[in-house]
Order: sequence, then C-alpha cells, then structure tokens
Amino acid sequence: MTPPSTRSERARAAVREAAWDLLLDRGLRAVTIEAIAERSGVAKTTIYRHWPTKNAIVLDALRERFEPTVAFGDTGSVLGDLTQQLQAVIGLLATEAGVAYLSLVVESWYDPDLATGLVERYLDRRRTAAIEVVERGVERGELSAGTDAGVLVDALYGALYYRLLVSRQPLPDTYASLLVAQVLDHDRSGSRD
Amino acid sequence: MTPPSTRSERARAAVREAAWDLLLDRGLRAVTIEAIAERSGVAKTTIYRHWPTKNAIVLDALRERFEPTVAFGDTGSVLGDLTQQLQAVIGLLATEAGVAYLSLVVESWYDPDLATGLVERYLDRRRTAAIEVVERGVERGELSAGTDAGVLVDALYGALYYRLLVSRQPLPDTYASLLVAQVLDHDRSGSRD
DNA sequence: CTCTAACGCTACGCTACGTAGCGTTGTTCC
DNA sequence: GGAACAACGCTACGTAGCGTAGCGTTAGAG
Repeated sequence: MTPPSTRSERARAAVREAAWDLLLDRGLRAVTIEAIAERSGVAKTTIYRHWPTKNAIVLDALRERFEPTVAFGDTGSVLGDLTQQLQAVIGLLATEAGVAYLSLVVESWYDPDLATGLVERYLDRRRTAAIEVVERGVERGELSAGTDAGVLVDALYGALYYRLLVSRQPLPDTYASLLVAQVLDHDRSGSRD
Repeated sequence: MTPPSTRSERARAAVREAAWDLLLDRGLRAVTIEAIAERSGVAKTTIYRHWPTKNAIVLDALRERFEPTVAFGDTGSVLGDLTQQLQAVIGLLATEAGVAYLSLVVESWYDPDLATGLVERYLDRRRTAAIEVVERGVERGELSAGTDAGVLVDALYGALYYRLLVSRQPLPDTYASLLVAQVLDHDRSGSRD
C-alpha cells in the first residue's frame, strides 16, 4: 500500500484502520466514534466531516479488508461445486474478520444503509454465483427441471447463518458436504456425522 | 388476569407492560431502563432491584405474551405437516410481536443470557418438534433412510431467518410450500411462483 | 510565499447507564 | 389498631458516548 499523499486521505486511512483494529480487538460494541478518535489520533470533529455514522466507517474498513468469496471452481458436479463454495464461506466466517462481518450483519438490522451495503457487496454476489451453479446443474440434468435455484440457495446459506447467528450451533467440518447432500441429493445418500 | 396482590408484583407487572408497549411502539432501541421507568411509573432504582438488564425485562415480557408455535397437526404427509408449521411460523413472525421477537434474536448476539433464554423457550422446542415430524416421515417411508432431520430442519427454518434477518427479502404467501417442496421433495415437482 | 481548505482542540447540552443515600409507604403480624 | 420492616420512590452523582459550534492552526497547492 502506498501511503496516502493528502492530509485528508491520511486521516481517513487512519480512521479506517483504527476502526478495524478496535473491531477485531474488542468487538463492534467497543467501536465508538470517541474510541476511534482516540486510537487513530484523528479529531472527532474531523471524523464527523467524513462519515455520518460509526457503521459507515466500519463498512468502509470492511470493504478494504474483507473480500467476498464468490469464485467457484468447477468440480464437475453441482454437489461438488456447492460443497466447495460452502466450505470456503464457512472457513471465512470462522476467521476473526468473518466474525466481525457477522457482527455487522447483526447490526444491519437497525441500519438500512449498512444492510444495503452488505447485501450489495457480499450477499447478492455470492447468492447470484451460487444460483448460477445450481442452474448449471439443472442444464446438465443433474437436478430436475422443477428446481428453484433461489429457494435452494437460500436454504443452504440460510442454514449457515441460522446456526451461526440464531441458534449458535457450531459448524462441524463435515457440515458443508452433509448439508449439500441432504438438501440437494435426491437419494440423500451422503454420509452422516 | 387477576391484578397482582403485592406491591412488588404490581411494580413488576407494570414494568413488564411498559417494556412491552415501548417495544411494540418504538422498537427495541427505544426500550431503555429510563424510558421504562418513566412509562411504568416505577422508579429506576426499583427496576434495578428486580432485573439486571433491559433485555431480561423484555424477555420476561415476551414470555408472558408470545407463545411458541410448536403444535403440529397431522396432515398425513411430511410435506403437509412441515408446510403447515412453516406457514404458522411465517404468520407469527409477521405480526408486531413477531417482529419484536426477531429484534430480540438480533440483540441476543451480544447477550448470551438472552440467547439462552430464546433458544430454550422458542428455538429448541420448535426444532425438536419439526425433527420429530421429519423422522415420522422417514419411518413412514416418505423420506429415505439416509435423511438427517436436524440438517434439513435447520435448512428450512434457516431460510426463513435468513430472508427475514439477513437478506431482507419478503416471504411470499407460497413460500412455505415452495420451500418444503424444493428442500424435501425428491422430484421437486412443487409449483413455482 | 501566500492563501485557503482541512485539520485539531475545547466546550457544550443531551441521553442513558448504574449506584448511593435517605425519606416514604404498603403489609404483615401481634 | 399500631409497630416494625421490607420494598418502594426520589434526588443526586459520576461515567460514557453522541453530535455540534466556534475558533485557532497548518499542510500543501499554485
């Protein structure tokens, strides 16, 4: 990263970094404008000149540091492709950045702008990519013609978010393949755990 | 409801009611100990003598007023039973009490006690009941022997929570039957919308 | 080297938290 | 009926964080 040249950009970068560090160190609840100001060395008034809310800052920081997992390999089968993608998402959400992301998802319940930002940058992209995979499976004849890709994809990723955010159950290593097998495989011949 | 006899119980009931009214009127963010004190006429100090946190109060109020939807009819088929139950949950979550419940689910991310309370009173009961239905379907031969009821049930309800809490997509009237058909029906012959 | 946009600093009023101290009142029990 | 006490109400406090106003200071473009 080349250091920002203008004074403004230096301040903005310092703010994003302080917000991110605070988020990872002490959680979203500890991220306050005052704490960011203190940690970054940027005056509170200056922060307010650049961002309207704390969440906007954190979303900016996230954009720089948290890449959406969209890329799909092509393993040759729908089940394989989806398992691989789910596995990647599970891994990502288990990192400290992933947990930070999840806390923003939670926070977005009260912040429509944040919700829009997260949906556009992360959720929609991944959903669209997953839907394409399912539809490819339908074209190949691996899945029946009556398949509704959107509904199935929401069920797959919904299960992840549900267990992480709502019911707080862990996601075992086998979860991705188990989930795909149960939801998509007509014969439900996948292994159990 | 018989009016509470002791002075203490009167105060407690007034607090629960004020918290609930505030929640429905102005959302969880507006529910503060100070606001509850003002609205209920109960002194702030007295409130702190009975509850440790705002969330504990709201959870108490919820317990009195929001009944978990556990009852399943027996329609004769797994698909029918699950569709009916999902439909009931969707309806419940669409009420103002349901939205209040959802905001508590969100809040529980930061409050382990609240999370435990919600899981025990609502999520676990419904999950167990749904799992029983699926297992009944396996016994009847409607679903194959390799079915993992827990995984499937989390996928079904996960889809609901995912769309309501995370991606903020609406749940159309046909959603319950569509979801069940897609996730459980091997032939995916259910209707589309 | 000047000029101006952008920053830093201090201070303010507001809301909410959670606690301490003390006066007041409802209830119970004789 | 009256005493005793448990529980409530009230006031006040210190803390944190919000968002804004006013004004001094400085970086950096031209």
